[in-house]
Amino acid sequence: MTKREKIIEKLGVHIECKEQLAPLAARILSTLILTGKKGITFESLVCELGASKSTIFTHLTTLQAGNRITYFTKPGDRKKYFILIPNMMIQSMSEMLRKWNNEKEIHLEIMDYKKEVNDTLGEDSNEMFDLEFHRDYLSFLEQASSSVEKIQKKLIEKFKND
Amino acid sequence: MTKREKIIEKLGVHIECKEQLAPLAARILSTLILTGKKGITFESLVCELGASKSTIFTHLTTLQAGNRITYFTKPGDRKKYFILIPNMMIQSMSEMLRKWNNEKEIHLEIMDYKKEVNDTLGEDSNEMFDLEFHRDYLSFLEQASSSVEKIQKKLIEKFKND
DNA sequence: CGTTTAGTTCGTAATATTCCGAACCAAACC
DNA sequence: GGTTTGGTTCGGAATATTACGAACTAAACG
Repeated sequence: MTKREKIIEKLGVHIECKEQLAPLAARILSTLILTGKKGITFESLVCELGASKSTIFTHLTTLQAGNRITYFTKPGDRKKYFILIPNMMIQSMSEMLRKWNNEKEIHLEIMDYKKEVNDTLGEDSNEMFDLEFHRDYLSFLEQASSSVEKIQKKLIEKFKND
Repeated sequence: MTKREKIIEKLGVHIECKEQLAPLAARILSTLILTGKKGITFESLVCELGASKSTIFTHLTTLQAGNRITYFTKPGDRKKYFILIPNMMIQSMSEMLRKWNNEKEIHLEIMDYKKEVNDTLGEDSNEMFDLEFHRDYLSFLEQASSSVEKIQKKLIEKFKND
């Protein structure tokens, strides 16, 4: 195994697990990260990842549909050169924020529910719900979100100057 | 479907997806979050989630092994009362930080590899790797980590006063 | 117009995940 | 000491995921 292959596998496993992708989809992303802006062709992927054309095709299609990758072409060259979407970092931060917002909403919903139930219970019933966990969680999500938002804004600024 | 059932399902789906757990494992966690500190028994879980004893058992076992849940008992009562591990928030932040650190290391490794390759290339070869993506990613991870670390420290302080 | 290149489609084999039922066990109850 | 309670084990069915191969197509080449 070459150093390149080792990195593709290691990063592949990481992506597979983190992004919940099929092993080969993850290896494709991994390869694109390692290949960088010069892009990589369909055929090279088939060859480098040792998978069938149909498998590579399927995963390239779903990765494009999921707005994770794209491609460019060269004049007088029928091949497609696949690359990560250019604003990948910003996108993945947005994704992160979206998930955290979803979590916030669920916890708010649960707190509402628990408050409602508490109200129907006698003053110091031992059935009373404790809301501290949810309050802590919400506070965490808010702080983490605002921190990531700040980082994201800086990045967006940086990309404007291009 | 009662309001409680609706929340269990909704939170369950969320946990299943976020934590990569089997549907029923996620529903168990979901139920424990909703039930809170008073805990819930094996039998109640079987009944409330409409799953078999063996399934509930298997998932309770793996969730305990994964340090996600625990239980307490009551004098003169053979039943186990399952609850989330008490310092759940702190643990899940640690988990988050651990993953981010892993990502940092991989990106550092890739940067090393790319620098090495760049050195073997002619001055302005178009094959040269661009390291900006990795630099941005590392910077993001560092900022996000330090922000989460701060929040975590505050929480640890808070829990000491118990 | 036949051939090569660069994909594309689809049915299915291989594998992995998830859950279940039936049988089992140990402690407590009667 | 038989029965109930509360759980535990294990083999396998049902389902979902992942990758493959063979056949196909459309554009370009010669």
